[in-house]
Amino acid sequence: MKRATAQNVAMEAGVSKWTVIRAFTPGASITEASKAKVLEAAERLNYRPNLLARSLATNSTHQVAVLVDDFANPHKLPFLEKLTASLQAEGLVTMLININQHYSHVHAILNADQRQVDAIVLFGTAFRDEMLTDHKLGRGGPPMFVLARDSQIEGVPAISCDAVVAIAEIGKHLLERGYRRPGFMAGARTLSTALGRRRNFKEFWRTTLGVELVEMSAERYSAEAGAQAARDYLSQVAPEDRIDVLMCENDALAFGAMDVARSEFGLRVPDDLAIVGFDNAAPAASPAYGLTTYEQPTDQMVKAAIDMILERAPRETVNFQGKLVVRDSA
Amino acid sequence: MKRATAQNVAMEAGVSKWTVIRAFTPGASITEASKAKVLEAAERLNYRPNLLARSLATNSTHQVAVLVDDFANPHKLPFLEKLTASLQAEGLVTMLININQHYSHVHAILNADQRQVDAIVLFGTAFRDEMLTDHKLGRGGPPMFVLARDSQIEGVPAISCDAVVAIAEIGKHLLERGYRRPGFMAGARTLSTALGRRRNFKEFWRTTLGVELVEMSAERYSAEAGAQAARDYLSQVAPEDRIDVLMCENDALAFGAMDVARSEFGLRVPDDLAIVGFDNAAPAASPAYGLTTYEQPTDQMVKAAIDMILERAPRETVNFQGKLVVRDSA
DNA sequence: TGCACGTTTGCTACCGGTAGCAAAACAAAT
DNA sequence: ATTTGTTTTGCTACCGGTAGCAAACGTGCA
Repeated sequence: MKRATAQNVAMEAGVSKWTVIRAFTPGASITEASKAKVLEAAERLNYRPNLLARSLATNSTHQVAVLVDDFANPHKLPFLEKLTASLQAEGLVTMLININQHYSHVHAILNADQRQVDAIVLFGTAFRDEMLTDHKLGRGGPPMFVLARDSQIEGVPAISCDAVVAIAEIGKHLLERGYRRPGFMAGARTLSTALGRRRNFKEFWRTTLGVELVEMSAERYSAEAGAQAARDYLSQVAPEDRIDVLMCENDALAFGAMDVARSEFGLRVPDDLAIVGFDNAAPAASPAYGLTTYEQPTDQMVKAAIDMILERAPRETVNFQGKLVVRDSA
Repeated sequence: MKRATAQNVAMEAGVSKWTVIRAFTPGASITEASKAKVLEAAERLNYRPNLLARSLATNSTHQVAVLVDDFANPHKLPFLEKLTASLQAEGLVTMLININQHYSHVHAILNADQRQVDAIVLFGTAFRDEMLTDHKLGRGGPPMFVLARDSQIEGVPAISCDAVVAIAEIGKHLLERGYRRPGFMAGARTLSTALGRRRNFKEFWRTTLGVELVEMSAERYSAEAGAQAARDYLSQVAPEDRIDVLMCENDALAFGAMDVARSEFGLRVPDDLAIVGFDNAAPAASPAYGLTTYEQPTDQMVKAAIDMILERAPRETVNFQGKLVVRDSA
């Protein structure tokens, strides 16, 4: 059975289809009598307006594409929850797009564009800047935003957590606690630079103590990759030459590193090796980890993103300040 | 600048708009010459076909709504990743809908329906069955499916992991390890019955040993709720009367319970209290937890769901068998 | 040269709404 | 009863495509 249209309801109620439409348009000019008549007929035929047709006519879909390529990060889930909830509160719907080897950014952006989304949010994804040249959506394309990392792309504002302030705060804390031989574990290279955490952390130690940062890299942003990177480092460096604190680019890496340090090398955290993460993902709070980490102001970031999407705020890069969460690991 | 339409390209190329459409329709009847001419003009005007208009005309959007209300479960993220990736591989796009206090199932289903989605997937959500009576989308509404829990709803098939087999396998393992005083921690009540884990676990102990299950309930499916429930139980029951193994309805609960048992009550896991989870979420594999748990066959489930959506498989409830993952906790 | 046939192109009608103008209906004022 | 003003209703045109028929075109063969 095909679904009923305004036209069907109109015949059933004995009015024109425009009167039917008006019955479903809040604030439209229609008498109570006709409205009741129409609504009753609509009820009988089980009519629901077709939003696709409306979108075509009004040139606005109330859909926002959210591109994610980083599902290994446990922090994504609560962030996504907030983002979708807030979008929905504004009457917007989320088109979740999974970026991976089989589905590139270019592909995703093109598809989202053709579906006429109102905006595209690049959510902490590892896209590279040449994408800009590829995505010549110039003419009438949807506005794009980068969430939770910075953006080098002209015309694509970023909504992120201020890395300079964050790293300064973390560094100050570590300095006070007496750590002197810092290490840094980065995740995937492309994203890494966009987060700016390593750069700032390196700079911090150089300017304060004149100390050179020990750097290591994980393959991806996952606990397994973090574990492997930590294993590589710890097995190659003599105990007396080891760093005394390891800052990980995000919590997922930190969990893996901590697991390896404790269970494979018998190190006590923080006494033998202190560890710091970033994101304050759920397990960080667990006594099993007690990870000292940095919490991004997700509420503010989500709100800012939505304000930009709805043009309630100027579409320009903004940075928010998060807060250090001190636990046992450092 | 408004975006170019087929009409614009037609004028630019000196043909009719239908020829333009044909140039963009694989396998359409068009000469190489016209096609080249059209594609060139399209390139110049930066034309991309409007999928909204196409969807309206063809009556199919290639969009699938996925309703999630359980963002606290870390297992959701990798599952969502697979689901979205597989949908995309079939040319389908995911509309992610967050069900919460401010956005009900009824609301979500109605909205998805009006957006003419091709299918609605209730993904492990805690909806109640009276929803059925509310959602009289009978006439032309999209097909609905329940993923990762069972369905009592007439006409809404479920794709899930066989709870009977799973619980039997877990029970057998626990029996062999010598546990005799079992406990079970359930999460939110509505969802709980739909998973069937508690019922089957209870039944298992009753029939094998004639033992009554000790039951406890968490408020939600989160580590915090699991921690609280465990705290309540452990502080109320004398050590000698305690259960010797706790099966938690999912891993999130198990993490919380394990944290509390170890850090607040000084219990050794599994010696003083064994713990079993369900889902094999990422942290379960970490040495920090080493949680014995049960892994759902997510690949098969996702594939089955998609086959049903695309009508490549009959739309009827199916159950798949998962596998027990034995680690240190039990 | 004429005819039949297959391919290419253009056309009308349609998908289910929205926008905004014009006609019709109603109410109040003279 | 007539005029004026306001509300309600119906209308045409349009959003940007698709479906499928009909005309135009080209080609092979008698």
